[in-house]
Amino acid sequence: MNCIKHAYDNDSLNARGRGYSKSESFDENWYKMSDADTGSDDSKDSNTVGVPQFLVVNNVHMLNGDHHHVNMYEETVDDEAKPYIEIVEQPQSRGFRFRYECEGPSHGGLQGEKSEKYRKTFPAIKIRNYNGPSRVVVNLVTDEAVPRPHAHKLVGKNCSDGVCTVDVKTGQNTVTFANLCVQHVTRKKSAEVIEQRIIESMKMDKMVKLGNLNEQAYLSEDELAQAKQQAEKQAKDMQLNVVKLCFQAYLKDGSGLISKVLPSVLSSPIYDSKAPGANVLKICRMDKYGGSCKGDEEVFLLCEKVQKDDISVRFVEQDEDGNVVWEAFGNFGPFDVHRQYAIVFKTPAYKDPNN
Amino acid sequence: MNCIKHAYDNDSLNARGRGYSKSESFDENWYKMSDADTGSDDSKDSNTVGVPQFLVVNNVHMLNGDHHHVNMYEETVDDEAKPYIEIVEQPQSRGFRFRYECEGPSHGGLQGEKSEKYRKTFPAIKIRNYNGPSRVVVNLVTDEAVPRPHAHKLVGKNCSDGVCTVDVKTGQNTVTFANLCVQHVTRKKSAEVIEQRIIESMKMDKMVKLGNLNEQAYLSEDELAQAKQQAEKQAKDMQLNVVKLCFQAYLKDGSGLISKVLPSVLSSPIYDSKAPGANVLKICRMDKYGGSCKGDEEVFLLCEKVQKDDISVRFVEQDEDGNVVWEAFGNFGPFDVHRQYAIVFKTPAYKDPNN
DNA sequence: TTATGGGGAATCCCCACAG
DNA sequence: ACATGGGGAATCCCCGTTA
Repeated sequence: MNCIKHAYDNDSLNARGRGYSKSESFDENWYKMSDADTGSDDSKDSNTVGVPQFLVVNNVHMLNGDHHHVNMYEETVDDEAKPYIEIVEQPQSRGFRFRYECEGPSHGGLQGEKSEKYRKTFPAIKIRNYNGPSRVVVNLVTDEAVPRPHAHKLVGKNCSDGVCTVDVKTGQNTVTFANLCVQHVTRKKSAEVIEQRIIESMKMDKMVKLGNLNEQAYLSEDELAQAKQQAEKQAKDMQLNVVKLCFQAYLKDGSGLISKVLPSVLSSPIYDSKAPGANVLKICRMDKYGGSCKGDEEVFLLCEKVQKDDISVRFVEQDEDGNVVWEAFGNFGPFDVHRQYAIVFKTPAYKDPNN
Repeated sequence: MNCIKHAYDNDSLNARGRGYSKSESFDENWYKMSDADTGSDDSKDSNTVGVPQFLVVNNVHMLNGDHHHVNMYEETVDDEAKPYIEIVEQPQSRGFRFRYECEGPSHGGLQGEKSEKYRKTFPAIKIRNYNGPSRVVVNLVTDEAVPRPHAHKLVGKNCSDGVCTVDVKTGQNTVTFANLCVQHVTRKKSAEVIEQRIIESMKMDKMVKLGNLNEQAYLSEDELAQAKQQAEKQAKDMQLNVVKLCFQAYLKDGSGLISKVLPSVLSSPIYDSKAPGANVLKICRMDKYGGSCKGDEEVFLLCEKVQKDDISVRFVEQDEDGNVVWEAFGNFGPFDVHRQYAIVFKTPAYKDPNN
């Protein structure tokens, strides 16, 4: 006798070829700025994954208003427990939508990965082994082996110029980022944004070389042209559908001046939920939820937007411990994916078609 | 016993609330230009539907290069068979896609309503009761009781500046418009386009008033501002998803100069196939094609893009002569329309549930 | 290679509902 | 009236096919 042997559930719908990256953090050594690197190299050599030069330079720039000189070259050989940034809550990886500037503000902020409908959480970091005042800066970087500044902007609470800056008081050891939003810069405008960032970093680089961060540096026509060209190149193939948060912390000394820079820490990637393929996969409705163990039955499945060439329907059986004891895939081709919102497939046979 | 009683076919899927307009043509009297009307009035009084003033003025302007004076005021009381434009083939109403400028040229032209896959036809007109040379002009107008010039442009063969102009030789009594395309002007740019048209028509109006079509007229700041304001108003609620072709003909005398203007004739409306709701309704796939006469069976239907609030599924039975002997509607609500591409409905009972 | 057609991505707009 | 979330319209880009 045929019987309903396999149940279908939402988790059974899976996309092929998706890698869910885990969170990353950099080594805990003090960051040491290299004065030979303009941040414009294309080398993919990243045995020692480092913070991109651009980024730190930019941050120094932003802190410029403090009018004091940070000794970027300080070496610490201190082996004691060193301060470092820890991400205590990652941002949600999926389900958040990047909004365009034209969509206006206030469409809800980025939540934490543990967020629930009626118990919302938010991305948060903690500065370990340190209890004094600091300034925390968050900006967006690309999801690459060697991350670069991203064209998108952080907007929302405490944000300006695409960057989020929070001054942390003594004793406040956790920083929670409620209402952080990712503003989706259009592909067209992304070149401009990146160009600006490059120009600033090149200026800053000059200033660092001159050893004076308080005097404006100027770029030659040539350098400007180069910045533009480079920006256009970067903008052209920058992935606009994924960003990472880059957290940086500047520790303040007794007088409130910046004394140390902690190594940057990157969050796990955040995928734009509006982007094709980045959607949370979801089965909305099916015309049958059970059938013959022999398989080969046609099922109409209505789903959220999928990619006809990168989607499959997976049947799984798990034991009490959640181990997969059986799996098989629904049978269909790209042609059976209707307008990205429905799939017509044939059921696979159950492992024991007579059971 | 239950049996398959009603068949489903593509024609059974119908939208509510769609009016398919029939073709229209204006009265056959000679067109008489009113010199008091700038074409800018908003009156919806159209007992005698007339050609909008803008249009004709524009055409005169376009013909200006001929450097001769057309007597626009000629009255004919002639009762003999008068020349007139007849549309011998209407354009296809549905299934044609308006293309944006950015989409580049050559995506296929507007076809005739009788066009078939391997026997294509095109919109065509005939000038009746006349065999001499003429110039035929086609442009786009709105689908309103009082048509206005449309923001969209005609492009393709013989087109320039959004207008199609064909010189017709003696003896060629049919003009066929192969490769006419409608260029979709963006809502933003539509105001500019319309403003330009209004400015031209106002200039022309002045020139007409001055009785000299060969000398350029100038507008005051005030008039320009008024044109702009009016254009913005018109652009804001102009329907960009539908146009009509406006055919005009200028008969030439023995020396090749324009001697008479025939009354304009409008085609039936042409709906942009890419626009929501203007799609050809189509059932792509269903999970069952027959069922119980008692009805109340759930059917998953995959379709082309529909509007969840303006769609229904109709079951019909026709006799041999095509008369409807029974009809009923599938039962579903907007919530059952999945992302515009699928409908889950319950079948209605057949007229005789026991048969 | 262009002509023809079509799918869907990127951008933008606006609505419904909850607080 | 705003904060949040979401659907879909308007615009744009690009691909496979066929003539």
